[in-house]
Amino acid sequence: MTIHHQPDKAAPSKDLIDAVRAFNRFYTRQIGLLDEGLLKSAFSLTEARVLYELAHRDGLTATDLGRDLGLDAGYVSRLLKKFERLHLISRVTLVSDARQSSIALTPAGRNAFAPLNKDSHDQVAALLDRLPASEQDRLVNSMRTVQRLLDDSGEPKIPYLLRPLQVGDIGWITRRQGMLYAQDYGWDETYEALVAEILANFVKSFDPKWERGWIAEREGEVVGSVFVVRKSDQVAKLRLLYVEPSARGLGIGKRLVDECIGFAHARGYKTLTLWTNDILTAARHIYQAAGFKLIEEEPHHSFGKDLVGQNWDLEL
Amino acid sequence: MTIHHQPDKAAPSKDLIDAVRAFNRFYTRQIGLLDEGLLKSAFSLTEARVLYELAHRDGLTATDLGRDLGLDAGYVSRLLKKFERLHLISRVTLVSDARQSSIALTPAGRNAFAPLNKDSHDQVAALLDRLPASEQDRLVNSMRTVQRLLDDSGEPKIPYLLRPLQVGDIGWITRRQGMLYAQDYGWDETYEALVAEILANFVKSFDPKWERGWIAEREGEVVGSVFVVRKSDQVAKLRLLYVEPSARGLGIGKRLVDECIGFAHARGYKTLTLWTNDILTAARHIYQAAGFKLIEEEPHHSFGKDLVGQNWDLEL
DNA sequence: ACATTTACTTGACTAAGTCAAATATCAGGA
DNA sequence: TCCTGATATTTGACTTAGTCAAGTAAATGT
Repeated sequence: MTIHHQPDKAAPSKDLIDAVRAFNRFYTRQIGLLDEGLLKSAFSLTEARVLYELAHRDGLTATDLGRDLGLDAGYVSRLLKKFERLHLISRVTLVSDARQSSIALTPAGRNAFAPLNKDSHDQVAALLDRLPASEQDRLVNSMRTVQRLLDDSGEPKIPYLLRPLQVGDIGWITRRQGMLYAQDYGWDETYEALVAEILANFVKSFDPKWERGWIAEREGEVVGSVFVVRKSDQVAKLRLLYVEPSARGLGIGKRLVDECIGFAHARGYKTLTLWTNDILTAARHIYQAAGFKLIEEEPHHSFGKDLVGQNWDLEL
Repeated sequence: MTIHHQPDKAAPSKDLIDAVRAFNRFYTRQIGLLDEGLLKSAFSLTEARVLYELAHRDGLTATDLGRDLGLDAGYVSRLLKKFERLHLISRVTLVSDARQSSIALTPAGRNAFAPLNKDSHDQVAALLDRLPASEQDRLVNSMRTVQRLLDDSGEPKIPYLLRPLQVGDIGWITRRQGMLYAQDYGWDETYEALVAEILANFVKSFDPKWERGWIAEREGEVVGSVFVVRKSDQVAKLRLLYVEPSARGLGIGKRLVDECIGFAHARGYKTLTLWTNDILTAARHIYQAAGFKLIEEEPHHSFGKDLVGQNWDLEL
């Protein structure tokens, strides 16, 4: 199996752009509705946002607030002056820079913020409560996805992690491999069926001493996988290596293959073998770099295409 | 296989609420950033929103605009007066109600809106362009999910539709069934493997004349499925009936079974048989209602549980 | 040391939005 | 038919929220 090229970068389609714009309009209204509830308080919406930031983060400066909330510096200055007059905040000039000061809510400030916070919390709770639990999860997952994709504040701390198989994985891997190869190479549904069959057999006859699977996960999502199965006492087979297009370039493919080799070695196998197709060049590079040698090639007709299958072996 | 009860409704957890609130704060800022770009124009943000609505929907009244955009009636009135003064809109008093009028953009109005629209379009295009194509899709899918879940403006026009199998389905069905039965009944990963195996065989030995699968789709998402496979000239077997918890109560389960029966009948089978487990009560009700008779029961140990398997037959 | 930049403040201003009262019309019932 | 209460829109009077530019003081780079 294989690793693909970086996906092509065409101009985003009009459909996608329109969908994003529709969402923006929708959410503008949604936020407006939620904010209405907060308008009964003594604070304006922006004041409430500032209080929220102050309540949840320490050591903020006026500049931080303006930048993070997208506010004019003069406006922030006045807001803070008002809060100070009401004894809701205290400012301590920074030793590192006498122009700035670290702003913190006073106990009175926390008291003033508490009802705002509760209102907002209750309002969101009411919103969620209209949905069944399973849909609440879907909503929050989708929100997290949107936020993560749009928020380019750096890469995740942990680029990815490897874990063993769990329920749901084999279906997911089947689906993603089926779709990827259909999209990139035009393979038909028999490839997806083959993946399903391989994984079904893997689970059915799983022997933890001799076999293993690795799932690469990134931000809670499966982004790659690989399996080692026993062919004989001497020979292990690497199967179903794949990495999501969105997670390529992180070295996940190489890492997965290395894990397989390490495992096969530790278990005393003499040979690690694998079958792939010649068109899957990115995967081939990984195999070659890991020391696999091409043993034989043979044309075959599978998955609706004429292909050239390859067997590669690594002597351990 | 089976259909489950409506999911329980507990108070939303604090984690979920906090995640939604975090998203709201994030998106408030996000919208603020996008809107900044539009502020260079001669129109305010709200004016631009009004123009957008007018450009995309016909026959709006002032009240419609105020309601849909969450604006004060007096403010809308003034905005419209300004637009009228600039000859951007025309108003035609409704024959049905002389107080209201239908508002439409004039050609000049469309001209004025065009650059705004283009700026907004380009800005979103630029936003999307930072992401690889696969992530653009994920972003938009997630946005659509959020929008659909929060927008309670009635049920979808088409509650669901049935379609044949396509690439990606068998993995998805495998995953969802595996996860549902693990969650609801504690079945282990061997059940997911069984689903994968059944579906792999279905595809591998698929005979369109004698066999068929149906996927129930709702708003672009798979919410159920069922398969009929050939056991002999005389006997067809119904397999893997399932309906997503979020789509229950729409009669999808019954509809899927009816399709199976109709197909089996049309193909000249004499018997439609199926295997299920006694704990799957919702499914049993559907089978009974469709005329299936319980033929035999036997205890078995599978999927990490002690279960009672049942064979049901329907004479056609 | 000097020029430039950054953090914040302040005065002067305007756009954006709110609120309440007024007017015209409609819908339904006595 | 007229009356009552509601709805759609308008208008005047007002407040709030936010902008812009100029200024001060401290920090940073050269």
